[in-house]
Amino acid sequence: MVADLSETAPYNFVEIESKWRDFWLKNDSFHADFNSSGKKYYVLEMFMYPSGKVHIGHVRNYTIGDIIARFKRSCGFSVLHPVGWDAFGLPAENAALKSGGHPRDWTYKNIEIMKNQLLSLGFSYDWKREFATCDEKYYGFQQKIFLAFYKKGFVVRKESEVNWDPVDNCVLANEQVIGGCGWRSGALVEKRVLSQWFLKITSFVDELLAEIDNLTGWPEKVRTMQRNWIGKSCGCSIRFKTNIGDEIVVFSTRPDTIFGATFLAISPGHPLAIKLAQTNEKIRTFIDDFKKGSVAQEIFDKQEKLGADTGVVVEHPFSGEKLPVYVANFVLMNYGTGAIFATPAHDERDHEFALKYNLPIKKVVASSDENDELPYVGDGVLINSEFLNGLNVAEAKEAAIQKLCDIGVGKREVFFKLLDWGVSRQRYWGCPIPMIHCEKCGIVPVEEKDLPVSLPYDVSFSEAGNPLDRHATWKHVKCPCCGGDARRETDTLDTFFDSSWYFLRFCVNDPNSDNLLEKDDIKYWMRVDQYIGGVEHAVLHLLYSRFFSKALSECGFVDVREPFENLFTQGMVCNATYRRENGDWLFPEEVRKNSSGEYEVIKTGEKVIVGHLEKMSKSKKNVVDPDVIIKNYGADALRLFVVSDTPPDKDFPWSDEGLEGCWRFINRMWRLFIYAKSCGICAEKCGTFSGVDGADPDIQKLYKNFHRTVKNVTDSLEERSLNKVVAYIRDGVNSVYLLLEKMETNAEVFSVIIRDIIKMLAPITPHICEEAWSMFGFEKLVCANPWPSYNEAYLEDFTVDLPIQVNGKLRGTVTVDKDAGEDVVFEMAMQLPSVQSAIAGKPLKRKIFVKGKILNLVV
RNA sequence: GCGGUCGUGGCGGAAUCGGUAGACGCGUAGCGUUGAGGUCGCUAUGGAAGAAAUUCUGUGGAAGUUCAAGUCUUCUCGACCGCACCA
Repeated sequence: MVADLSETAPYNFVEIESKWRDFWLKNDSFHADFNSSGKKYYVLEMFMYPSGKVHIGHVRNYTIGDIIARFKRSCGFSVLHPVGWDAFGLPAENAALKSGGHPRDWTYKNIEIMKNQLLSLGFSYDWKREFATCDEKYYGFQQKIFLAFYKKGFVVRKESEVNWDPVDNCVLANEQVIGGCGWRSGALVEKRVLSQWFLKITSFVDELLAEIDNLTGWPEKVRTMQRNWIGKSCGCSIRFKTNIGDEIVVFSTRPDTIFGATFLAISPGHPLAIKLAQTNEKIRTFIDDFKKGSVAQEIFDKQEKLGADTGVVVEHPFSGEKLPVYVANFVLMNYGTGAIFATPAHDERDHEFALKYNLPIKKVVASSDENDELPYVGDGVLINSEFLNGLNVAEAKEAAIQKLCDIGVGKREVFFKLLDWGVSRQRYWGCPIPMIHCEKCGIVPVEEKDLPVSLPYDVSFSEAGNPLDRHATWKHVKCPCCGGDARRETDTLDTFFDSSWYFLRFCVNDPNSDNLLEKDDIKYWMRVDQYIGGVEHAVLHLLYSRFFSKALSECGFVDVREPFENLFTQGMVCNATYRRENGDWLFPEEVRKNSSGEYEVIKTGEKVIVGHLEKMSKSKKNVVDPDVIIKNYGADALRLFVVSDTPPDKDFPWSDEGLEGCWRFINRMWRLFIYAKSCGICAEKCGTFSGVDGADPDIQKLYKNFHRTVKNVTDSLEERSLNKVVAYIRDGVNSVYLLLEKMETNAEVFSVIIRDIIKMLAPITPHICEEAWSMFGFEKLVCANPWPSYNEAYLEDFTVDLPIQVNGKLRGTVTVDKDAGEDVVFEMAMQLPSVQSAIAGKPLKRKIFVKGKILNLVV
């Protein structure tokens, strides 16, 4: 009789999930064990900004990490899986401005709320190591790091043009400007000249670039983005003599085209342009107009090439020809030398400019294809170029550089797009920069004994600007050098500074340790074996952290120069969007499908435009609240769902039906466990299991196929294909369901199978599995037990359904021993009517036989 | 414009070395269970033709290599992402 499971009491996830959540927390079940002599594994998800609410994107990110952490524990690794808070930053200040509260209170309150949300999801963190970057202890250490960097020359103060975010009222690093706008505020970024603190990330540019090649555990996409951001170009700088005495230095990656140069162009910000503007009305007007121009990236990019003739001429280093010098709007001051020699025949921008101002165009590279039009930027043979004639581009480059060096006007040079990292922020809620400005002594670092420089609590947000600057007493200090009146630095550090080393502090075994970074602990745990986060940090956090490892290592704090061994970038969680015809967003519950299959607003019957799947966001009204899901379906169902169906690196389409399916599966598992228990499935029976020889053939097959399931699940976990992990487990469970009626009489085999299903499912849905584990009488926690193993010998079937093709088309299958030879298979194949009719009496030309795989008959 | 990733059912997606395309899930349909609905269990489900066995067709499109192509090669179309006046 087939088992009837329909009457089993529903799974009480509320009770069971809270039971195990409390148990894990109380017993400190996931404390990272430093003393283990075995292998270690450090799995880390990018820590969270305490915005006040965990969203589904976080749930997915942290679930992926938790699955890996629990899996690795089961595989016998000593696992470090810590959690913390990226707690400084502007939203806290903005919230304070809005509500009248204090950023610190707002932040710690949010941490409290979000911590409870994380706990309710059953993540296996080592909570003892938890900290927030706004903890005084943490930022005190950070100030120590800042001073160490200062001492080593990795921190410098310089005046330069910086990115100013007019909405957030602070400076942004280059990496934080996306398409001309602030990465957080979205406001158009302005250029301002300010005196700022910079981290000399460019000191490590060669290593930062070279090491990318070795980061084979990173997605290729991220590696490419970092390479592009660093932007190395090799070329030659060339000094041109002007007729007014000054020299103009240009940088070129195409010195081979030097004979094609017909004019020079300098940036409106170039010192010579500024000098000329003092006496030359035309140039002054041009520069003024340029400054007034839009800074919007889109407009900037499509902007017409404009310029003004300076009247200055330079001499060509080889031909002695006189070339005019233009001020041009397309020449950037912050790249290269802010000046170029223009070769209109072989550069698009120069070409456009030359056409507009009627400048000569001289072709010096001949392409092999007659049809190529100017400008031609490809490879070819040099012409009209004296000693370079006949060489190809690469050869000519070398020859030109050599000659320019020989005659003393050229210098081999490498330029990078990467610039130093500006870390000063004119905001309150950040780590104070431990520096003092003294009229007499200049800039003086705070002495180490005076650290930490604490953030004052009594600040007012009633006016715009930095509250630290307005504070009555805080900034007034005595100079550590001369003892005279001095002023504290009131800027705080970019929050990306905070997140550039937090993963190192997590390694410190004693969270109360006053040693900033315990070298031995770090040596044991670093590198991070698996780092998980969004791709949006490809050139921000991930580049800064790499730089920090190198700089900290130079300062003697650590021995590790690359922090992250393997990087996984998960996709976004998306959901359907609905809008009114006027563009207003609608909540899904405001919308329904009408009888004709179209969407309408429930209240008014208005037509609804169904939008694309978009990243969940409040403004688009397509967010799903994890708390609501956990309340209705439980944490296990949610965890299962966010890793089901879609590969974790791809965007995940939310669907309520899909979630229900996972909830059904949890219940299906529960019914299976209850039924199994009634059949006598238990821990002891695993001990007495002695194989399936002589058992019911169905049971033998089930058992052997289960080994394949174990292998598939394990392999898929290793390759992070969590959607496949879920699919293979479900497949295994389905096979068990088909043989339920044989469970009672084969309790030993089923005990082993059920045990291993629990183990494999536990990383994904830990609560129900922990309950089942103890229900069947197994010892300790699931993850403290070894991961299921499989027997290679069972992976291959003894018999296979071998496909028979005629001319490459499938015409039938024969069931044979997996080692069956060609003759046997051929004979059986010829018995098949479908094969006979396909051959249609024609003579056989060829037989292709791959043992255990296929037989293809060619006629 | 440059660079990258990717195109497979109604949908999310599987497919190891080139060897039975569509695992698993969602949706849909049917049968059983149930007083009914739901739940639950089973079955079916790429498309077309057929009562059925079966046949034809099928991985964005075109060509090629091969006994055999979702997989390899070339071209082409489309989608998404990143960078973008970088000299």
